[in-house]
Amino acid sequence: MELPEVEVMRRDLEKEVVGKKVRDVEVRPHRNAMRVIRRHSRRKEFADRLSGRKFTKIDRKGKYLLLYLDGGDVLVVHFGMSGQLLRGTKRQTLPQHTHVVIDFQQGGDLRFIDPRTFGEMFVTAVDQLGKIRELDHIAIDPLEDTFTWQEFSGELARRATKLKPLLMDQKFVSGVGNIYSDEVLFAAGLRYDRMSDSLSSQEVRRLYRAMREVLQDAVRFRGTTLDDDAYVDVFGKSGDFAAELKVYGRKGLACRRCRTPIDTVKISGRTSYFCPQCQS
DNA sequence: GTTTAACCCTGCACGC
DNA sequence: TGCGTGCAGGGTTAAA
Repeated sequence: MELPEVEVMRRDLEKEVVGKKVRDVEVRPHRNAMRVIRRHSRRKEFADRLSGRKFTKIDRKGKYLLLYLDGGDVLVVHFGMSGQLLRGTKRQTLPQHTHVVIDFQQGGDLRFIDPRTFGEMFVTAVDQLGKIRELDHIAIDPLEDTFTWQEFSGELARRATKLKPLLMDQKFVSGVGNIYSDEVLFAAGLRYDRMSDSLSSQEVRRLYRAMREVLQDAVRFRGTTLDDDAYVDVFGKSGDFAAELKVYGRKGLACRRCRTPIDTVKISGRTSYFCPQCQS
């Protein structure tokens, strides 16, 4: 799950849980539930910090969700690759790999489901957030107004590294992962292995514009739901951006712009999809 | 400073 | 049918 999916989740939760009070919290008994709340040593400690609290605000920092509570704590959620937050009711049986259930006083609950347990949840005091290294080093959000192309240009030139891994580096820009980095590079007409300090100012502008447009469009389409890993929103609904993807997952298929077959390459441990004709 | 690989985990596709 | 193998992915970390 990358920026657009987390942002859709944030907007949904803003409507769905802000103002609601937590009645109680269940951390499920299996071992992987403890993996999900790995920063806490016991289930009860995690549950007690949420119980009786009311959600006041939902923020996003890169791919992290921050659910603020009255009383000065914040629930931090990271989805890894297979994490989900789903609204439910007592009557609905818990899906497999449900690790945490947050029950609301007003009725209904919120479940955290994560088969691969790369995701996590933890509660911390708001004034301790700065001490969480993973959060602290997160770079500027490409959808923020403060993300200007001039600044972006300077950052690109300061590094000397291949574009694909750089776009996915959360210390460079936040929220971009494997899917959207490929889509952004295609939209910008740039190859995955172009060096960041080799771009002309026209290319920098193309990359900047592509980043914003692709991410904004993906939010508008409510995220990417692929066949194999099924991202769904808080209500269990799929996103529609998969049909809009230009290169990701389209190996061997004709490029939508020039009909050349889409190719893949392994770079920094990730599969990258690209059009050999349109990107240079 | 950059780059690579390993690690965590489960589900799924594949070949035999 | 059933097993083993390899791959997928986000992010950190250690090593090259």
